[in-house]
Amino acid sequence: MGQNIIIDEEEVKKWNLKMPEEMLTAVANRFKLLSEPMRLRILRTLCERERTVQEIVNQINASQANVSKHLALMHDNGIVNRRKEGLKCYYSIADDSIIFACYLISKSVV
Amino acid sequence: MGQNIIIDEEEVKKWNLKMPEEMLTAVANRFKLLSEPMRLRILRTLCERERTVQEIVNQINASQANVSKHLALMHDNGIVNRRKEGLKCYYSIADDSIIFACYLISKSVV
DNA sequence: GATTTGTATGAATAAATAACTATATAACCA
DNA sequence: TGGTTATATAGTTATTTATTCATACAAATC
Repeated sequence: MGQNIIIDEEEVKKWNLKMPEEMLTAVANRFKLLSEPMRLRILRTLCERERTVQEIVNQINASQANVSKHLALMHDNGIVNRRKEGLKCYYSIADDSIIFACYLISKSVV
Repeated sequence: MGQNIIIDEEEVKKWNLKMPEEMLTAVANRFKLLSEPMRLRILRTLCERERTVQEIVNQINASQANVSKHLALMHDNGIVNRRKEGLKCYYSIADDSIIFACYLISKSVV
């Protein structure tokens, strides 16, 4: 089921050159969301499957309040989906391009 | 000359799941560098060709001191190259994966 | 040496925000 | 209604950092 993405270097540079100011700030904001280790830890656990807040709290070393705030922020920005089921709240990754970006960057920082 | 990159979604998710803590914080730091509009503006001008500090200052709306500081930070983190030629100092993009990441994210925030 | 030009840096300020504590809401159950 | 569980939010603090102003450094020219 794996979706493939193909990127051509020259086309990418041309695209970036023409990027309007509005989109540039939107990209910066998206990068800012990804610049917190705690949020990356949360996203890492969500790569496997959707999870409740408590499941995430148990996996990473953080308080419930902190995880909840990070999830709220990411949900407001369309990075994660929210699904309520009784008392529990399930979160999942909404935007796969973010995972691709993490992959690209991780390969380059090694 | 355009280098191609191919990404498979499932492989990427598995990779991210296994990302060790050390790499995760390195990725977060890289994203933080990309989270400032001013730095993205600088990188955008460098997509065309290498430029001197003054050329960049003229292109974007920023002070010389500010541009110089952003360039120093990016150079310290291996994002841009530096080449001195007399009085002038030429900067260029050192890590193309950053440009790919900008491209991916820009496509998703539209 | 003195001056000019291009770039870097130090100090100060202001703004953003991650994390914590405590509390609130909301859904379920007895 | 009262109690319990899961999640969200308000207020506070501490840290980080982008920007500005002023100045320092470095290389070229006179």
